[in-house]
Amino acid sequence: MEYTYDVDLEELCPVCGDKVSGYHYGLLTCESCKGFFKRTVQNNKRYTCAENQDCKIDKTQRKRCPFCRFQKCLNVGMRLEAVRADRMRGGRNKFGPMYKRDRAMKQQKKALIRATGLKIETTPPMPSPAPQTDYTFTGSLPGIHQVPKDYDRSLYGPPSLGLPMPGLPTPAQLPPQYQYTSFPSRQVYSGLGSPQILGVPQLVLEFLRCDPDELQVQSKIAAYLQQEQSSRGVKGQERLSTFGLMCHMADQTLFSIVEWARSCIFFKELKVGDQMKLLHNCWSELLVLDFISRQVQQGKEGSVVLVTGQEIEMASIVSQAGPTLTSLVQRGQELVQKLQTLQVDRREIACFKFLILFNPDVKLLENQAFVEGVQEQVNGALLEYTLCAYPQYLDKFSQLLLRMPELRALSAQAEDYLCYKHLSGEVPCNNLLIEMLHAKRACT
DNA sequence: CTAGCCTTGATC
DNA sequence: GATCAAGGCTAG
Repeated sequence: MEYTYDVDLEELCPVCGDKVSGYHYGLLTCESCKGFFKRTVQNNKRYTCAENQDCKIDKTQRKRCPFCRFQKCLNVGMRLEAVRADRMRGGRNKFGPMYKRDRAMKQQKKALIRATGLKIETTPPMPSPAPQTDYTFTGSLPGIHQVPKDYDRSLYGPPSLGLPMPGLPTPAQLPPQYQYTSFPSRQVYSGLGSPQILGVPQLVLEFLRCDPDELQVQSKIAAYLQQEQSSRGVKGQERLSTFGLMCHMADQTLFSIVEWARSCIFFKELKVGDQMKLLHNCWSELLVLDFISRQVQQGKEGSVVLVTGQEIEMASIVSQAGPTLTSLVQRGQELVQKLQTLQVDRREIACFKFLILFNPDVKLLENQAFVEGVQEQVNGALLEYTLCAYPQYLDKFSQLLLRMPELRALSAQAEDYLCYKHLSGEVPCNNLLIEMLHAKRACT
């Protein structure tokens, strides 16, 4: 299982698998895909696919279908905005710090491999959750305007929040997460006259703003685990087992979830007592959703991605974990599949978190009405968003809501598993997970 | 049109 | 002055 060659794997272009030549338009790609992306965007090229828009793109076949190649460029996270509208040469753009951060993350992951002995994810950190938040959404929220010198035209359209956009077409070639970028010569894609944020309700934008930076959480937890392992070495304690590591990982994730809740809109208005009750009720659901959404957004076939960015092969889970855990993970993967089929996006997941947190069924709340009100508002915002963003897909909202009970059942099963593991003494102590488990069992 | 190599220039 | 991601050039 010891992979010493994953350094090589990291040097592969996420679009075609060719050798990476550096950071280009947001991520590490090969020279040819860099050139292809540039030509396509600069010349505003439109391609069509002769097949079913799902052509395999690899080094030998990449020339075959430019449509699917460009689609893949966007899917892996190449940035339209990084192609300069003015064609200015040289210099640096605003992605510089992001590249630097990405390099640092990669270093840290390598260190983490050494510390924990787990293989590490080879894909770049997602069609970047952080930069999207940084440059696209908060950048257009009123009052938060930091306009970079050479991108003032192309990046920031006039804010048009709260305006319902009638019947927006979903551009065939542009996945939803890219509808919000506004490269001037790409407007053909959205068919709109001016760059703007399309039909995303204010509330949904606010939820996204509350979302923690995935990379920050990732590096924080990775650093914690690394430290935990190395300090055990010093103290002469036994190093953590894989299960022990997972407990610590889940525990730290839970900390970040609590931190998220405490700082986010609506929740911070509540009294501490109500906050506790809500969290005690839904911590496991939020934890499971966190895991599930990571798989939906960056998971690969046949493996799961952890909060640290590490990757575990399904095969090794099946062979090493017990039957209960295996079936739990498999059920999780089924839900992931359903959500992927539904094309659930970040904004919808952000809403989901609020729907879970503000559960009106929680008893003995001081401010029951407030919680009910929030639940209702979030429902409304999610409905509005799905209708606007996916007009071709009218029952997306109800399809999404149907996944909620499945998530609940899954988290209940996970709690039972944890409880069982705890009773057999396998869960490390001083664990927030266990504390939550007790709190919940005590009140039900 | 492709893709390898070249030039440029802001940032460190 | 070194770096390195932008854009440019041009054989194939």
